[in-house]
Amino acid sequence: MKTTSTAPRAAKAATATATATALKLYVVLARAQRAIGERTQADLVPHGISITEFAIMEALYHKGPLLLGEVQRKILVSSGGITFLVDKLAERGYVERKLCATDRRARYAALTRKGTALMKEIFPGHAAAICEAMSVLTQAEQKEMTALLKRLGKAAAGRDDT
Amino acid sequence: MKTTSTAPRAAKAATATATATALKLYVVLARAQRAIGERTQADLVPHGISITEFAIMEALYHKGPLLLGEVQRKILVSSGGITFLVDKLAERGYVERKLCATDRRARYAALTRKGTALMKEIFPGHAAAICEAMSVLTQAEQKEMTALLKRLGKAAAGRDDT
DNA sequence: CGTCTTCATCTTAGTACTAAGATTAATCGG
DNA sequence: CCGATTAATCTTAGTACTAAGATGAAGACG
Repeated sequence: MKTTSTAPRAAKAATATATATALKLYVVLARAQRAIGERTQADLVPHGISITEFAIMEALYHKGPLLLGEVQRKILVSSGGITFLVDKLAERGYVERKLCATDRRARYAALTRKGTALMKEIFPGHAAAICEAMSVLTQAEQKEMTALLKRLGKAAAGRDDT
Repeated sequence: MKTTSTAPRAAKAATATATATALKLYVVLARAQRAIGERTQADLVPHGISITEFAIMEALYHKGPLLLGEVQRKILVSSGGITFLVDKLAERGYVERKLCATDRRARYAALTRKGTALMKEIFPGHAAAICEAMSVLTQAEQKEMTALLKRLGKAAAGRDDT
């Protein structure tokens, strides 16, 4: 009798705790991401580059010229957004558009010499800042966390390919 | 001799790997946060509430009336932002401003009945969505990750109180 | 007590991006 | 081949928030 009368309450308490755990996890996840993002953004401010602009340049720096749609999907912005951002980077001389030989609708975005020079200048510092931010964790912790976050992110994005 | 000639290269390779690990961690962190955020935002869309507006209401729902500055610091928006957002919520009837008895400059934000009713309606779903998102991890994994992320976030935010 | 400094909130101008839609081109299917 | 559908990028109007600054009040200090 005592067992049955406490069981529903115990189950509710366990659910409330699990909920609190999950909610707390999301809060600290969002906070960590924001804090690290703000740190890396600080290095971009002197160059007048936004985080998203930097992400575009980073993608082009590491992958070479990409179709606008490819960049868009990599950095997760809207189609109008990629046009806007590439326009801005092009105005600054960091990026240029190139024709696609096989599809007349499409355009490649590519770093200019100036853009490449800027990336050569600021990327090492960016990488160092990220490294420093993550250095409160051991390499093993970083790797484990990467695996867990990957799982989280993929599930939340609706992709279940592990 | 062989040891000394490979050591500098080995050190560089280890650094490059550590860098890659850290960079990768940040990418998956940002991706996970974004994906979960987008999932929770989907539930707010029918109510015409932005994530930040929801965050304000959530804070008031759980903590009761708060000074505008307190809300601001809790949800990490600018001072102009809190004014703007509370204005909007007030227009919708979800939040009201109240005078502070001890400081004529200050204002409290409080949920209205309508606002409280809305939170009663949507918060359980929100909590469930977060729980579901986190459910790919065990409770133990969630707790461990919370601890690691807390460390990360605090260090990045320049607060070292563990 | 009076002056200077700091604080709490609001105002204003501006920006980064989105959603919705338009235009042109490519693909698909009968 | 042709019409319908889909795709790639651009255009436009709009929104959510920020940075900078203003205003009035409170606190600090000599």
